[in-house]
Amino acid sequence: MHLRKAKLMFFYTRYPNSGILKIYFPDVSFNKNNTAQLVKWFSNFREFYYIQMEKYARQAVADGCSSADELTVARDSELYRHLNLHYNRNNQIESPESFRMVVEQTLREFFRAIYNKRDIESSWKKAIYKVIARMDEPLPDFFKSANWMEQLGEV
DNA sequence: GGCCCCCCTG
DNA sequence: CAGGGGGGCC
Repeated sequence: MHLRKAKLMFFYTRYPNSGILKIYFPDVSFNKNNTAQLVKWFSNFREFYYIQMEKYARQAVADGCSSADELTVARDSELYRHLNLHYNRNNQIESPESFRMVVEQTLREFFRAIYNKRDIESSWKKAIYKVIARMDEPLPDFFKSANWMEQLGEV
């Protein structure tokens, strides 16, 4: 289907349900299979996202950072560029400032958990997931355009 | 049952 | 990323 488009949507929503996904893929005739596949994609997107976030948070702790407030994520930082490369290869769109903030918040959440030794608990990431899930935003209307991707001139 | 999430693999 | 398993919630 539209993998590249789905990845760009991740900039705005990390936890889209099948209902809204169907709205933003008007040119797709959904069935059980491709619906599950699309939902699965976002699950995979999240896993990649959280793995990177945890890695950088642990690095910050190892580097001696003692406060989440000290952690910032700039658009030209290694972490942000890494994420952008994954979700927005070739810079098809300009990532929204809101995503940068979500990344920064996520990094801080992971940092606090690790710094406070909460990561020894069984499902310590669950709480973080809930926080991030609340930061989803409505998707821009241009995603509804069936030929929008083609207009970007990308394969 | 259906839908969704996470976890772990390959 | 896809597959498969486990568990939660209608």
